[in-house]
Parts: sequence; C-alpha cells; structure tokens
Amino acid sequence: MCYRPAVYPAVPSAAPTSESIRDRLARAAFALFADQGYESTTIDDITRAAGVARRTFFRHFPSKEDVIFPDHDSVLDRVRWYLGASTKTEPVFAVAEATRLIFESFMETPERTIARYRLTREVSALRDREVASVAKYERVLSDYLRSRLPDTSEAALAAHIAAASFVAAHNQVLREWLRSGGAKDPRPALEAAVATVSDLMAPLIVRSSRQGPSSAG
Amino acid sequence: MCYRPAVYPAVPSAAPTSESIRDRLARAAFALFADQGYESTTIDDITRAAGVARRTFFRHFPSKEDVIFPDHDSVLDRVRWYLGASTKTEPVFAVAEATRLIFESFMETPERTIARYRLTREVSALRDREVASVAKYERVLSDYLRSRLPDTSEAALAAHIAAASFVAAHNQVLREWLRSGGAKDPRPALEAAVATVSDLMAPLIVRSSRQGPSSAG
DNA sequence: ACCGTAGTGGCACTAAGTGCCATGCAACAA
DNA sequence: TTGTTGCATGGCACTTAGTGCCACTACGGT
Repeated sequence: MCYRPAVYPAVPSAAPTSESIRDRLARAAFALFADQGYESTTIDDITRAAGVARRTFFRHFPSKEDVIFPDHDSVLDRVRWYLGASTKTEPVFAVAEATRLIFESFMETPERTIARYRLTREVSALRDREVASVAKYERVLSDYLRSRLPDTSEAALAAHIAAASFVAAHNQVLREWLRSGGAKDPRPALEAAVATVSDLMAPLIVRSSRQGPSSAG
Repeated sequence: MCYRPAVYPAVPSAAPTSESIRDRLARAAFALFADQGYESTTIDDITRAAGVARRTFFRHFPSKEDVIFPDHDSVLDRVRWYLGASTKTEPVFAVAEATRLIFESFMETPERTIARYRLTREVSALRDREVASVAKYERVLSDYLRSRLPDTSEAALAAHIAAASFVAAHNQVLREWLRSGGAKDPRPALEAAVATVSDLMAPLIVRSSRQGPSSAG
C-alpha cells in the first residue's frame, strides 16, 4: 500500500454513466474552448471538467487538437467502406456520392461543425489540423479513382485533379454555409457544386480510362 | 555582474561566419534528421550542432516543424507578388505560371526537397505540416482567381476548383519525380499537367466571368 | 566617450505528450 | 463464494517543445 487509496468516484453524483468518457471529454473540451479559448484551455482543465484523470484524455485522443474532430476517423472509415463497395458504379458518380457522404457527416452535428469553424478561424494550429484531415478525404478519393483507372501517369493525374476538385467544391459549399451562420439548407448548393465538378471531370476520367495507346494520334 | 561571464564564442574555430545562423540551423537540422530521425532529434541537438543557444532556434523558426520548410514564406511572398502584378494577363494563364513558380522553388534546392519528402513520408506531423503549407499556396491561387472574377458564388466555386486542380497537378508531378528518385527533369511532365488543367479550367473560368444574369434562361 | 538598437545567451517556467505501474471492475471459471 | 484474467482508468515521473524575461555583446550614429 504505497499510495494513498483516495480513489473517489470520478463524478460523484452528476453526469450519468450513459455518456461515454470519450463523449464527456469532447463535450467538455468544446465548452471550454468556446468559453475561454483553445490555447488558454489546458488538458487539466478539460479532464477536470469531464471528471477523469489527465492520462485518460490521451487514451481517447492522441493530441489536444484531435478532440476537435472526434468522429473524423469514423467518417473516413465510412467513406472508405462505401467506396470499397463501389466497384461497379461509374467512378465519378461514386466519388460524387462519397463527397455527399462527407458533407452529411458534417451536417449530422451542425453545432459542432459551427464551433469547430469558429475555432479553426482563430487558432492556426487547428486550421492546419483541419486542412490535414481534409487532405485525408482527398487521399481516399484519389486512391479510389486510381484503383478504378489504368495504371498510367495520365490517369493518376486525372484522379488527383478530380479528387481535389470534389473536395474543393465540398469545402466551398461548407464554408459558405458556415459564413452565412448556418442559416438555410446547404444541400441544394452542394448538389449544384457536385454536378459542376462531375460534368467537368467526367470527360477527363473517361479519357483516362481509355486503355491502350492506339487512340493517341 | 550576477552571472558568471562564461560567454565563449559560439563556434570557436570552425564554421566561418559567412553562413547565417538561420542557414546553420536548417543545415544542422536536416543533417540530424537524416541521421537519427526527426523525433529523436531534440532542439538541443540542433542548436548544439549549429553552435548556438537553444533560445536562438525559436527566434528563427516558430517551431521544430518549420525548420523543414525554411524558405516557405519567401516562396509564398514571391507567388503573391507575381500574382499581384498579373492584373492584366488571363487569370488561368497567371495561375498556371504561378504553379510553375512554386514548382521551380522546389527545384531550386533538390536535395532538400528530397530530404523533406523522405521525412514527410515517415513523420505524420511533418506530413500534416506540408499539407498545410500546400494549402497556403492553394489559398493564394484561389484568392487571386476570386479577385479576377465576379463576386458570385459560382465564380467562387470555380476559383476554388481551379486552384485545387492546379495545386493537385503540381503535387502529382512533384511526387512522381520524388518517387522516381529525382532522376530526370520533371519540367516536361509539369508542362503537360499544367496544360491539362488549363484546358480543363479555361471554360469554367470563362463561364464564371460572364457578368450579369441575362445569360441564365 | 555615450547612447540606442538589434541579435544572442542563459535561465525559469508552462504545458503537451509518454511510460510505467497500481487500482478498480466486470466477466468468467471452478 | 472465491480466484483469475483482461481491460480501462488513476496517478506519477519524466522528456521535450515553446515562451517570457533579462543580461550581454556588437555595431552604428552622434
């Protein structure tokens, strides 16, 4: 018995156990960030508010920045799963649908998306983090397109351009919705943007899909 | 005279003063990262190797990650300057030229570009950092395009798609060159990629440039 | 010789993130 | 009931990035 066994229950009476520790941490973090800012909120503050130990935070989130994107990995998995099952559909159509999937994941928790937007505008570290997570979506899309296209550098270029364009369209619609304060339904704007990119990219992808050098001339 | 005045010259005999401290730090950092890895190299290691005090490192680079991209800000300024002067040229042409400008900045220091590539593949934090700096280029391009286009959401969308496409093409050519080990001149591939994107984006930009709603109907 | 400025050295301090082990708890087996 | 096994958490020590502050030096101007 080297240590004093003062292990009180983490949360004496409040906070029913129904909410997972991970959710408690994320909720406490968002609240504190909104209240006193990201940089002046320490991990100690968050864990105190969530009623857990400091060490526990890093068991649920690899870093302080990651708590802003609590479900990023699951969305990424969902997109991967969808595209993994889309071996028969038209590649551009599948990527368009994946773009909608990503967009809907942001619309599932609008308050959090808005809070995150506020934070990423103010804290450059978080902005960089968001950019990095968007790049992961782009990577998933381009990997899929490359898997559906011949193994040429022209097709690889087309895949990257298309993936970047869909992601750019997604971001533009999302940002415009966020800048407007999350007023009206952004889905029509997303449909228009996805249609624009689909029309733009279809010939590029089709051209890349053409096998063999016989058509060059 | 509270402190002992043991202020020896930082570098007794080696390292002529011709090289700036900033360059010494960057060179030492690249050497150490290549030798013993990024994460197991501390700022102390770098400053010891460069013959300066630890505190001095952070006067030249805001963080350890930034030492990998020592001239990123100057390149960004160069691109901004070029685009700022391109108020008369065709927007797509100007952005294409800006893309070449960015690419050339990487080709100015090929060894460093290659070393950076190796590091960003292994260290996720550096990969994220690179993605963030690429996003800054994309931002500069899209800001320029928006400034040259009418203030509509369609034009904004077109600007973002075009900027993302040029950057994606740039990255694809650069990555392919890096993966090939930096063998042959990548400029022809860049020209082809830039031409592809230019052809693809020209109609989108032209369509966005059309003023007035009279054409909608 | 005197001053102001800019860059550097040195030190203390905060906070993020990691490693390690003890503890508590739930499921399960005897 | 008791023992065991596995897992998640608590708690602590430690390293390291990054900041604030002040002393010192060098250099240029007067």
